[in-house]
Amino acid sequence: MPQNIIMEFELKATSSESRARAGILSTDHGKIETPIFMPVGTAGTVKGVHSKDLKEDIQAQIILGNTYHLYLRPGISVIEAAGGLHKFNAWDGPILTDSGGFQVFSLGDIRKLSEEGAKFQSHIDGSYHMFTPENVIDIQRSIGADIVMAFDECTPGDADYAYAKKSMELTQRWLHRCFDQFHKTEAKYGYEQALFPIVQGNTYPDLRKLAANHVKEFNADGYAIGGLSVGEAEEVMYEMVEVVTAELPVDKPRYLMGVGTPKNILENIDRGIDMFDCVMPTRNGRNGMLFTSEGILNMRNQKWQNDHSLIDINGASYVDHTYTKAYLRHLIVSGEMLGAQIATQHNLAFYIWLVKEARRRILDDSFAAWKKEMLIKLTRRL
RNA sequence: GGGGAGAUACCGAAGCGGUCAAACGGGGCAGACUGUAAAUCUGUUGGCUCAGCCUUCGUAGGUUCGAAUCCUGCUCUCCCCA
Repeated sequence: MPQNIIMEFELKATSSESRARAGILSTDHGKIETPIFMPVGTAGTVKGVHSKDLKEDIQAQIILGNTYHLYLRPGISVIEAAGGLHKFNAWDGPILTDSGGFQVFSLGDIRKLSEEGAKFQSHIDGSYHMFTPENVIDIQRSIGADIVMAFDECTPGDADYAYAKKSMELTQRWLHRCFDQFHKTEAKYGYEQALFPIVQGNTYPDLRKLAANHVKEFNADGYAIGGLSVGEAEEVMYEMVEVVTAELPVDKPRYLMGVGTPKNILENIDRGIDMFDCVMPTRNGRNGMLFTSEGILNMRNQKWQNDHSLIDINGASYVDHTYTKAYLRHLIVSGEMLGAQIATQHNLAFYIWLVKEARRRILDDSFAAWKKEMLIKLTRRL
């Protein structure tokens, strides 16, 4: 079943020493320069950040939303009445919505899986709901993200082979239903949407390879790798990414879901990944952890109490050059909401800077050396 | 002046003869966080030559095999009445 190309992906350069690539993905809400990091905005908000700062200061090119969360609250009728998520949350750049597959995993104890789909209880009020590949596509049509994700099952990192295989096959059958529904329906708000399949297979190379070859048949506009960074060893994640990117078409973007640390991002760019998302810069920022080009800081540590230097002299955000470490520590230790906002803004600006710099290095083919130098700094505890 | 209550670790506050280095909360310190049920969660918080020992429950004595816990003096705090 060939799919019409909805989103152009232009490959601009590939590293001479690895699979790292730089490209441009075009959506109706703008172009995305890859590799890219996508801030996570689960409930229709990148927590604590105004869309103006997201765009102008952080320079995010695309953000995420979540089907499960938006479906439960505010509810799809509200999003439709608003004219789609872009209108609702005042973000006019590209949006990608996750399908709720991850919630099937993370809310594991309040859901029940069947061939039909996933029956689950709302974490908000305990009410019962059913997600199927079909209604998840419908909901994502209503939310109106530029990129929508297939409904999958995300298995825990320690799943045994039999379960991993069974689960992968369920995800594959669901994928057919997702594309059927996707082709039966159309975008609601006058711009195109693309559907990305998700490669599962847990930590088993043969399953990953089968899954990668299976998703290729759909000739999608991009391909995602899911079910990683869910408890398996870091080296295993890299191995799985290598197995999968070796199989996926080179002329389409690859999205590694839910990853990761700054180190994970550089390592996976090196292995041919183009798109990333992760809650780490936002959540860890709210919890007082800062990622910088010189290393990792726990802002709650006493050592910053009287450090009146700027947050990050190399930082990409205005917050880095406006506030001091001592002040930010005070805000975070005091539980002041501005502390969480500043830390989040810093971390997101850093993540975006990191992938932008990686892109620049891929374009001039100095990525390998730069990555090696950066890895030493990025993992340092300050 | 008379009557009453109380003083516990950084703060608040339990404990009222042994199982108390002392519950619980706050604060402090540290750690975790990877397609967000997270502005959350966990650990730790007298000292040391650390599976043991030493010092500690206002202070000075006393009773007891044994006291934060019982008795006496002292110091201080709070409340009520004049």
